[in-house]
Amino acid sequence: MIKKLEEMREELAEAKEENRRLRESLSDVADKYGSLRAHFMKLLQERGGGKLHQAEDEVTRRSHQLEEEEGGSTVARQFVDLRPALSAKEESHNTELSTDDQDNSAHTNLDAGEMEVAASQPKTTQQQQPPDHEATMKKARVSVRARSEARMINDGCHWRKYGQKIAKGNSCPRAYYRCTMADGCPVRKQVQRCAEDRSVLITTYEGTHNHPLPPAAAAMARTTSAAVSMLLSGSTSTADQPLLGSNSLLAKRTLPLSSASVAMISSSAPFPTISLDLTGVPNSLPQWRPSTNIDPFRVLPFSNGVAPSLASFGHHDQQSHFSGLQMSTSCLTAGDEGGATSEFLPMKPHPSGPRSLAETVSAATAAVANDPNFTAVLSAAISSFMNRNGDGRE
DNA sequence: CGCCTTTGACCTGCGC
DNA sequence: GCGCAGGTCAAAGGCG
Repeated sequence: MIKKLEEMREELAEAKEENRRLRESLSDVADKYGSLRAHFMKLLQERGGGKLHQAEDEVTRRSHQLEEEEGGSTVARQFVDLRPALSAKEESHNTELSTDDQDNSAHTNLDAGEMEVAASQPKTTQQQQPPDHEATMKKARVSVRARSEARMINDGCHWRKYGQKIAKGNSCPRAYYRCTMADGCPVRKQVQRCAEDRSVLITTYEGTHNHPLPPAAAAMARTTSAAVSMLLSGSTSTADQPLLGSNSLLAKRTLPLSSASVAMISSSAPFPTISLDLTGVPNSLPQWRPSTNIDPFRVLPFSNGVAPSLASFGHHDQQSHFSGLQMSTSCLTAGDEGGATSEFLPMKPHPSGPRSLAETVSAATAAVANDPNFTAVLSAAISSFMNRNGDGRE
């Protein structure tokens, strides 16, 4: 009994330590984000002129509004500051593009910025969307990797298991859960252990809740919904990109946050999936990982020495494909053409060699500018994870 | 008794 | 058309 208590105490100490590390990381990200944002706004001012001031004011106003509604943390506040300003018309238009029920009451739980992400896409691109785009959105998913011995992550919602399967390529069974907090809630999740590291639990969310959520669940829901919106923004801008090879269904975007870490997002037809790594790698940040439509649980690798702590994952057969996406600010090579594109293609050596720091920063800010909701997603996910750690491990 | 998990069957989409 | 794989259904049984 005493031994067990001691074990529990040790686990608690470990959890606290991990929590502390994550907070430090988050603080570091916030700092670096602040400087990046400052640079971004400076560039915008240089390029755009007065309208951007209005946009910035509007963004700030909305952010503060969100804070009041959600009681967001200081860091989260910093993260959401990049949200775009939108007209009411655009917002209403894009509500139609959100996942699942259009009259979904869960949208009241989700911050307005999530609707704004879709709205931030140029109208021309939206008009080019294929007719089944809405259906695609319903399939958009967010995958969260977290280290846990528990059967599944406690995200605050009530889930009912409705199926289990052994997926190809992973001997661990995949469990299917449906949200039971309200009748007809369309949200589903899949839980599976990572084949390579069974201590890692991979949870994939799909859909939007149609009911009010408890705070703990709200954070995760924000992550899901916002990430779905972010996927929309990616797919709309990349759907017709001829540069994507015929065998490349992935549309990828990376969002450099610091010299040692990169946030990633990708979409893949027909199930665009964002993977968020919360496995608590020391001195690293949560990582957005692209997944394939073949198996949304499959972990794609990060590689190379840019972020050594992340290099231990993955399938080597795809390593080269994504290695270029894992880049520091000194080797960022995509997303800067035209300043607005966020398309990150499978990496090829840049013909002109390493770019200047100015170009790199420009590319980075362009990427962030094109993914205004990324920060909100990231902060929601991190806060969710921290809440979990703060409550003690499962 | 209600809710949940388990598990085999079934459905569907996709590639060949 | 066929086979495969992912996803879902629903009956049966367990548990509090």
